[in-house]
Amino acid sequence: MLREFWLLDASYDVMGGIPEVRLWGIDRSGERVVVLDRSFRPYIYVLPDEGAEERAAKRIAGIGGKFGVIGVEIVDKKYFGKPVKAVKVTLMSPRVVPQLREAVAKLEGVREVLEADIRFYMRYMIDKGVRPCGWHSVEVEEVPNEHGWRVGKVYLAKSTPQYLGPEDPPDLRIYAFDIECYNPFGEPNADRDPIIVISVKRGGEVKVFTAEGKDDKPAIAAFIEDLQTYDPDVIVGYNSNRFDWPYLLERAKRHGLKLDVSRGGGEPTPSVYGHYSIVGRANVDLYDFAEEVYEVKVKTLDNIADYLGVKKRSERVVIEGHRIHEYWDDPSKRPLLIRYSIDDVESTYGLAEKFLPFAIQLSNIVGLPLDQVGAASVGNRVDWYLMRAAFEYGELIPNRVERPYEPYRGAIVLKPSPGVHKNVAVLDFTSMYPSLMIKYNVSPDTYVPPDEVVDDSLIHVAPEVGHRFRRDPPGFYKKVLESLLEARRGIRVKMKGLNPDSPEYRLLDERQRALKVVANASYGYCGWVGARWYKREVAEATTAWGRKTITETIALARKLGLRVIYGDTDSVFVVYEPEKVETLVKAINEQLNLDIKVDKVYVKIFFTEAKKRYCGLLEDGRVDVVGLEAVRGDWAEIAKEVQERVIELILKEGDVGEAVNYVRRVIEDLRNGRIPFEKLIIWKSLGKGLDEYEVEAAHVAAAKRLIESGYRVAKGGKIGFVIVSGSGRLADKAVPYIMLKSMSEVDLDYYVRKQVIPAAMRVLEYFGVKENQLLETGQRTLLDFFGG
DNA sequence: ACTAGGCGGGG
DNA sequence: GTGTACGCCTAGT
Repeated sequence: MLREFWLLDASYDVMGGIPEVRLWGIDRSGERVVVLDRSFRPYIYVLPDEGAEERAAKRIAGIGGKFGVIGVEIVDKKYFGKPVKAVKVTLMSPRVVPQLREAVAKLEGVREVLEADIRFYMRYMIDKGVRPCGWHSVEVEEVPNEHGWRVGKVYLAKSTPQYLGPEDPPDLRIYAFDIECYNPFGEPNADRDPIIVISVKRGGEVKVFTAEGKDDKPAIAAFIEDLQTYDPDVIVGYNSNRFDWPYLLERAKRHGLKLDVSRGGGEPTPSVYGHYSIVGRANVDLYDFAEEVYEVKVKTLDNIADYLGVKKRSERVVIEGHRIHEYWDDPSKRPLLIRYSIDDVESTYGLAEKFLPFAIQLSNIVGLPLDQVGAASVGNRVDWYLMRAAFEYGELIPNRVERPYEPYRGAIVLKPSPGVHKNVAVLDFTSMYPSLMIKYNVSPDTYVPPDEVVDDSLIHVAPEVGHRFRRDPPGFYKKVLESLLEARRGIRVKMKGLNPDSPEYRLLDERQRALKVVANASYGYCGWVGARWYKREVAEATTAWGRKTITETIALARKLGLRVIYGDTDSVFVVYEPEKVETLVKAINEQLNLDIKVDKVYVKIFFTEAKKRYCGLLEDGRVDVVGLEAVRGDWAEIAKEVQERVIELILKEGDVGEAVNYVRRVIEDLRNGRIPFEKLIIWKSLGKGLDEYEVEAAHVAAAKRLIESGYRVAKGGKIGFVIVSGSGRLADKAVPYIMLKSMSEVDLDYYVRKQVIPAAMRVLEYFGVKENQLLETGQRTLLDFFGG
């Protein structure tokens, strides 16, 4: 019989010597199913010395018996665009591939072993054109559910699943969870500290499981049972891969409980990209997607939920992490802790509604299962996208190789003309790097090495760096990027005919975003030494063409009589004269065959002498701040707030005197202890391990103090500290904010002189304000200000 | 007075 | 573990 299913997760096992791919999904009637495919066998490619294919094949066949090899054939493939003969070696068991790979690599006449590092179910999906988060139809036969898997039907595939598309996804059962742990010693430790609250939300319902005193066994058992009963398709948490799952697993183990929450029977297992795999379901850590919300500096759950409008911070219980145990020990405070946990799980559920539609499209496009695509880095996502493309083009997939880092030149940034400018248009190239890669056919497989003689008419030569690329045939990157941009264009056309409130529209919008994300990541990817399709010359040539493009654009703008104020990478800021700008846009289109458009118009824009730092007032009254302290995460909130207000007063009101008065008032408030201490916290990330630092910076010293007090501090973590009074280096005065005993310890003078004043002066100095004017007390009138 | 280390945000 | 360019702070000499 023919069945249609939507693919949620893939796994495999070897049953009686036969590999079995398991496709976990949902059928058209909403039943949860698994489709088993026993027809596929693993294989690798061997690239022999040229002309030695037959001999290599014989040698491989000779040792094949030991590895369960069932096929050795010579096939025609391409490797970096060049036709090659490769030996395809097929075997029975995916588990033997690593050994086979090693043995074959040692054989005489073998240049390279390829595609031996692709996980079996990924290999299957690529070869069969099967895509996660999409519908497939397949001829099946129902078989008994021998293993007691948590599905309605077990099917054995009788044909290759046919991919149908991503439209009309099924209603997914989503299960959000969050745990709170007892933490009297700072960071909770699973060997010692119990879980005190587990909150879950599924459908519209919230449930809370609590420990009995310090005994968390009943809560964990109840959680396991609840999860099994609800039988979710997607399990979401916030930082669950790095905290909740390992903690739960450890606690369950101590109690002799099995955290048996998968559909295939088994616990969550640590898997690729640092995620936990839960067979048959998608375990999605929403923190992975929150990381890409650049507007939020400190990515706590409450901050992200607040920013995205999921749950206002003001309308929820906020408890400082290190105080959680106090709320457990004090029975009168417990209800607050419960409420806090519920607010967290509701926020998590809300985030799932925001992020999952995008995650689903990204998974479908990139080809990584839903639970991996978020955890995978940008580079890995592009890698998998390209591996699918390579398969379609008959290209062999290059191995990952460790290479030394090779720096190369990047983009051009113009020196801005400082001060206030009125009516400034920002012209932006659309997808400049992908467009240039397409235009000049920049790709590892079109690259012509310096020693090769080729007629000039057949190549593009990159400016400055001189790298050469063949004009024809289209290279790997060109083909991939063209199809990405084309798919995106097609979707945007489709969207025009749809109601923006319809689910179809939302799906397409998320899909075009995902396509854009992959296309825009490809330049960075090609210059990443870890990329399978890495080629320094490709990245270097692309930026060189970028520099030429922007330089020519500026020259053209000036020739047309436009005043150029600033430019960076792929954007040019000009004093807005609509007719001239229109002429420029057309000329760029015709002469360079690239798209440039007016991205925004600033009524007023202010530049300091520094590059990459400015602020501007948009036509709709919004203020853009770029690069300045107000938008940086490593300044105290009070400094950012002051600068933001100063910018507003200057750009919107044009009132320098009021800006000065405002700063004075803040300084006075600060000195009188009227500024809440949260606004004095400075956040900085730990870029490396604590022992790797050459100099003792303030945040490093603060992190060491945290460790001494029993907190765990990891590489990449954010350290929040305040500066306290005392002598010596700043580092000697940096105290983690959670260890501050009293507000009276704070060095208010530091905040005045090193935070508020510099942030304000960054802007005000261009208006003739002197630092000591900010330090004077009392309010002044505008007249006083300009008079004295 | 100077350089180097470190970090963040942005095109 | 996608890229480079840039500014600015502080430590350290």
